[in-house]
Amino acid sequence: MNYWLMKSEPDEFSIRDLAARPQQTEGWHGIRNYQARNFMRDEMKVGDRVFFYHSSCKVPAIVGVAEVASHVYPDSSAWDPESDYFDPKSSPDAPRWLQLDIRFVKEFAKPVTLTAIKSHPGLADMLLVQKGSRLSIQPVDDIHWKLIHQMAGESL
DNA sequence: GCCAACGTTGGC
DNA sequence: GCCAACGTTGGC
Repeated sequence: MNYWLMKSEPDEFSIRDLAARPQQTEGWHGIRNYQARNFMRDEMKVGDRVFFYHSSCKVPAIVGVAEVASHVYPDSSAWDPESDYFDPKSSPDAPRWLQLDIRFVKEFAKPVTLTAIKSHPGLADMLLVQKGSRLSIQPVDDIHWKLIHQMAGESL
């Protein structure tokens, strides 16, 4: 099993929004970056665990855990002209963008803030804190997965 | 709102 | 295939 981190702006879609969805599951649409898409397509497996990260907000932080709940399938928002994620180069015949389903697992009582992550020596090589790392989906090392659970006071 | 660091686009 | 211009991300 692999571990991942997925970013979301809480003003757009927070971990509580995920928990409130039917089956606590949401199609993770809107990914428009090839590297992130390829992770979903090639490496993410049903059952993989995911850190849910709140970005572009007052206190950026890992706020909980979700899991991969489906394989990839076409992201239909790409061919919806009304959608913020519309991409004229994608079509039902030749889908350029993909999504998969993410299911809520738990919300941390104590989120692990970006500040805390940056100040912990054991997390210095985490992708999230590498300079210029803007990937909205990124792999997480086992060691970092465990350490962040410890910092959150959560069991694995 | 600023801006550094990227990714994408398109002319050549 | 190069690279300048442009758009986006995301912390601060």
